[in-house]
Amino acid sequence: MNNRDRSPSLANARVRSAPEAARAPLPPSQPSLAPIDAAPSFKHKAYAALKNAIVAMDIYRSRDDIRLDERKLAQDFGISRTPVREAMAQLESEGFVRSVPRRGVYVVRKTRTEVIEMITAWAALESMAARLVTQTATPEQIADLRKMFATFEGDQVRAHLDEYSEVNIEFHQSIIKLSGNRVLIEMAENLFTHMRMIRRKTIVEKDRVDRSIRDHMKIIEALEARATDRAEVLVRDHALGLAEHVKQYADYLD
Amino acid sequence: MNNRDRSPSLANARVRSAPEAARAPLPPSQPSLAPIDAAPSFKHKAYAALKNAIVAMDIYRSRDDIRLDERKLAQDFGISRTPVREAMAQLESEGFVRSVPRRGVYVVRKTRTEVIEMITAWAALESMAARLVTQTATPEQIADLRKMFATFEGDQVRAHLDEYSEVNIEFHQSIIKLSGNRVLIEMAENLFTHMRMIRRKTIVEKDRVDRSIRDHMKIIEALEARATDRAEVLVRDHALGLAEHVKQYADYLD
DNA sequence: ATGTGGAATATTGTATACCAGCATGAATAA
DNA sequence: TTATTCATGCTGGTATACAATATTCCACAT
Repeated sequence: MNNRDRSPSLANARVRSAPEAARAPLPPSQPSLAPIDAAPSFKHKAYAALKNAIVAMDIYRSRDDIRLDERKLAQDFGISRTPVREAMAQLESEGFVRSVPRRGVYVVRKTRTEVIEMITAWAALESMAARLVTQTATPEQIADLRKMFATFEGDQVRAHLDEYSEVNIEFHQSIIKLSGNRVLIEMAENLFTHMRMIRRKTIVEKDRVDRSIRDHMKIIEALEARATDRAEVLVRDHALGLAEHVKQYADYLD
Repeated sequence: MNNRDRSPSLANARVRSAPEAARAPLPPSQPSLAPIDAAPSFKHKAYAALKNAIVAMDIYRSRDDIRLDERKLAQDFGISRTPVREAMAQLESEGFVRSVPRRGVYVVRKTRTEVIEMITAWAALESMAARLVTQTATPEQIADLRKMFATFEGDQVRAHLDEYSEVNIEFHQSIIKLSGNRVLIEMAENLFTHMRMIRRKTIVEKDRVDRSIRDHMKIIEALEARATDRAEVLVRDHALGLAEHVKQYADYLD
């Protein structure tokens, strides 16, 4: 009683030449011959285009419902509804849009509670990532983290609060990437994308930025010292501090 | 220069009567008139059916590639390819299948490295969840955790190693659910589903089960004592211990 | 003025048809 | 026997047509 017997429609298990090409890394001998997939399907293109559009939209500026028209989008992209729908479905599973049957597809605005939950999840992922970084990252990789703040010394910060916000996110994303754990990386990617959308609405005060930079430096020092537990605590508390800040002052949400 | 100007096809922002019906709870005055959703679309049905089938398939028994035939499945379900494809796409984004262009859709087998990464991510999520539980859960909720092991005292364990494995997963899932953080819950759900698939192949030894139960009891005690940091450490180390075990002894993967 | 009915409209959900590309294997040549 | 060519078939990707249903708005009766 193997799989074939039980579910004849499902399991057509055969010993085939496995789809190596798609999974295997490059053969070391070949000089990077064909790393290209060369096949970004319409679905992927539509997905990327839509995601970029949504992220760039500053959706928290207004409270009006923002609807996405499948057919219009398909027309504008010059493709059919099918790949657009597939892209929409993926965006929905990632929490960016919400499809209401026979109503339309709407861009999702996160509530304050949801934002806090996302930040908390991010704290969980990044604090674990910090642990891993202290155990596996090279000194050079950790050193690169410092460079990110080289341009933000002293009063530079006040002049470029906006840019700092992006560097801030990149810093945290870098830590997670340095962990080398693909599951962590992928999970965090969605969270960070959402955070980038809210960032514009988050009032950045000079005090918080100063404190933020100090926190970051302490984190880097802990990573360099390979202090696993200390790095974890610092990263976690830094993120949870932001969550608390949102909880108290982010009235503009909801 | 607002959104409407820049991307006329994207943002048809209008002030509409928001889709209340789908979001709002029942009006307290009405006696639960129409709570029915009544519309599990074919897409959702196909998704559920496929996911159940995949989870129940014991895919790690053999090494043969398992291919899913869109057309055949559609025929067996009595529906068209479209909803089947949509279900497949979602399963792919969740890491259960992998679609290779012009080759077919294959069920994914996680490598040992990937399993370790998943367990590590799980450790991150659950240890944060444990912190939250110590801060927000009611005593009754924590007490329910104890009941899960009521049937597994003494030598009961040896006789029902298989069932214990499921209770084990449910215990950890319960902790995450008790956190009340929907983001954590959703992220962990996928991980647990994958773990359930691998569970069958994981050799459960008596010693490890005994130690596991002891760990669980310590975790429950920490939660009851509202010892935030201690609960976090216990949960994290418990999960990472499993990761280490897989790293050393799970040769059957890859 | 207001409430009601219903047709027109607009939307997603689903089915079907078509397409392009790769794998396969038979046919053929060496 | 072995290597090579090439036609065929099967695959997922895409386009399009159709179905079902919620919404909207206007005519019309009250």
